[in-house]
Amino acid sequence: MDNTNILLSGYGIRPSVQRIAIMRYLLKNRTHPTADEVFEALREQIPTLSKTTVYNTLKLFVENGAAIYVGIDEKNARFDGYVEPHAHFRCKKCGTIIDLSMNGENYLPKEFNGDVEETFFYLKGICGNCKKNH
Amino acid sequence: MDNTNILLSGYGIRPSVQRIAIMRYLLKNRTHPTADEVFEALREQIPTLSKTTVYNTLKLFVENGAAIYVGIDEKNARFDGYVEPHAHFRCKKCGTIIDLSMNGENYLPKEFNGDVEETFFYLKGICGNCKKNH
DNA sequence: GTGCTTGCAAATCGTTTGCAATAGC
DNA sequence: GCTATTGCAAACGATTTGCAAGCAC
Repeated sequence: MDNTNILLSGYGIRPSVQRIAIMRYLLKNRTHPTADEVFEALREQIPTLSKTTVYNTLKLFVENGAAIYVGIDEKNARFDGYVEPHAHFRCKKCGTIIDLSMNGENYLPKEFNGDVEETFFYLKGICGNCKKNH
Repeated sequence: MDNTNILLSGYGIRPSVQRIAIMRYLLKNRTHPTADEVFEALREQIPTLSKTTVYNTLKLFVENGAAIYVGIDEKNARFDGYVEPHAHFRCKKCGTIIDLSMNGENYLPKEFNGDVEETFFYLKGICGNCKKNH
């Protein structure tokens, strides 16, 4: 009924109870959670879970391309299980982080002669919802 | 011979010995330094300078638009005295951060109905120099 | 002399590390 | 059994905060 273990294996990551639960959480909750948020959400379902494991696992996911590191929040690292290239918008009022289907790689200046391996596109402002309910 | 004090005043920042020295450093050294790097560079010229002042001042600059916060380095906050909209590329090999004349605001999807106030465009990879001397 | 600025020391807090206990083949 | 994984406690390190002393107009 759930193929998260297969997904992890596909990224070269050995599935474990903890790893599956964390990846499942990322995939079901597209809220770009912090490590702490993941930990708090899963500790009920896995009482022995430690924050260290959450940190290590999220790092492992990012290193293997199974998750994306979202550096839009200066205070905490955030994570995204949706790994297709896209941009992030963070509302300065409500803090919500929204995915934007946008990719900046195409807009590199011609004179740039390096190799781009990763692109991070962050935008900040006021989201449509906060504008409406201001 | 130097109008840094006028520049700061223009941003609504009262000039002081420390503030002028820090802004001058940012403008002369386009290396996107960390607060610590600024501190180390200036402590000789201002022996009483404290790291707290450097942190507070850089924060003040960013809040008033006199400098840009560069979040491309997950370990440290970096700062840029060049405030025109532009992107940053960080070489994974040598760590150098390069300015790129690029602005992502034009590439927003039409269905996005929020107000974008700030744009951060970060790229990582291998710079032309490291490619050449690999 | 009043208010802003500085700087020291201590606190904060997200994240990492060392290492022993545990689980999975 | 051997290796990888987990989790506790401690360490770490960048940044912030409290507050007293100093400076400027």
